Amino acid sequence: MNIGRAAEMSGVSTKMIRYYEQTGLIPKAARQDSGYRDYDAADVHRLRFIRRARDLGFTVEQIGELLGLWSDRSRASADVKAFALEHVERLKEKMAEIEAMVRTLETLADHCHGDDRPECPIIEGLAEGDGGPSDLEPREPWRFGKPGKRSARQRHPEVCDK
Amino acid sequence: MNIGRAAEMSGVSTKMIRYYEQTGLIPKAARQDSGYRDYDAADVHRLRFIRRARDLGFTVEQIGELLGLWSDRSRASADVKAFALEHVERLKEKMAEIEAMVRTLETLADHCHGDDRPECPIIEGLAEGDGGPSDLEPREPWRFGKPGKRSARQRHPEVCDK
DNA sequence: TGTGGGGCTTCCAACGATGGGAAGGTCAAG
DNA sequence: CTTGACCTTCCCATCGTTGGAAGCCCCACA
Repeated sequence: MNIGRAAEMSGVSTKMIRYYEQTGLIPKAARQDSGYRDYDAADVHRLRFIRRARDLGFTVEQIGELLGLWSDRSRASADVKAFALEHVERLKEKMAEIEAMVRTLETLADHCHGDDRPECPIIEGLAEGDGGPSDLEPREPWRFGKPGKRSARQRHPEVCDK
Repeated sequence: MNIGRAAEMSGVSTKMIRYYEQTGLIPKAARQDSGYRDYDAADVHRLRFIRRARDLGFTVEQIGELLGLWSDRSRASADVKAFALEHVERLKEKMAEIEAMVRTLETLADHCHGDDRPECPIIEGLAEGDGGPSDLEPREPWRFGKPGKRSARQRHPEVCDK
């Protein structure tokens, strides 16, 4: 089976299939005489696994671990469960961050008349903030999984000018 | 004021300040005789504005628009409000996507004994899916704003092997 | 048998926001 | 004058994904 067909059947683009192969997430595909990559049902099965894991927000690295868990017939289901629930925690943290943004924005928007006049508490909120130390919650650029690397955000020590 | 001080006072890293200048989000900073960038209180004010907007999940591009709205004294507060609420909608969409992931994962985890035995509904769920056409919701790689560009995800037409 | 078009190959670049680091200039305190 | 902290520019890496270019392969149709 050509890569295009495998892509069609797995829901993973040809680009990504080659990328996954290149990065070692999946083994190097067999080759036809033509040099074309050759896939069988098991390969497609694995690709579908990968796509579903991606759809659940796992990083490629995590998917590598999941594939390992998948093929390890002796591993305990507890290991998988722990892995999954750890990821759920990450997802919930992200949700909470976004929710905080939404809450702040909606609060600001509630105070905004939204008419023809120029004065706007939303812009003012951005311009003035509340001056507090944490101001608005620190925000990480949102990698899906990847918990570590909580970069020490530079904190403005106190509000002084000049 | 040197860039380091401006970074400290605004909560924006020196790296990002230079980046924002380079990409045109902020005007080119004045220079001291030494060639060092020179910032005043107004610059820091703008940087704090930017940081708060980032903290609320706006992309740099959107922040550019927000800066425009900020400095446009004739614009209606309704414009700002619409802009903000549009962003809130995007955020809520993202939240819903993540929530769907969480729900799926927790459902799978609920069915997993989590003991020493190897059989695990979580892995099986990834391996088999439900076979349905939408399977698990299509997932976009999560850019913060940037609504457009909903890439036509390749759909696996039906599940056939070989 | 020739040709066209589509699929395949590899390689390179871009996105967005951020951090890391090298190589070298500047400044202030000791 | 030296030292160390700061600044400058430049390039590279991240992560997942898409896009494109240049060139080969294969099949169908005339």
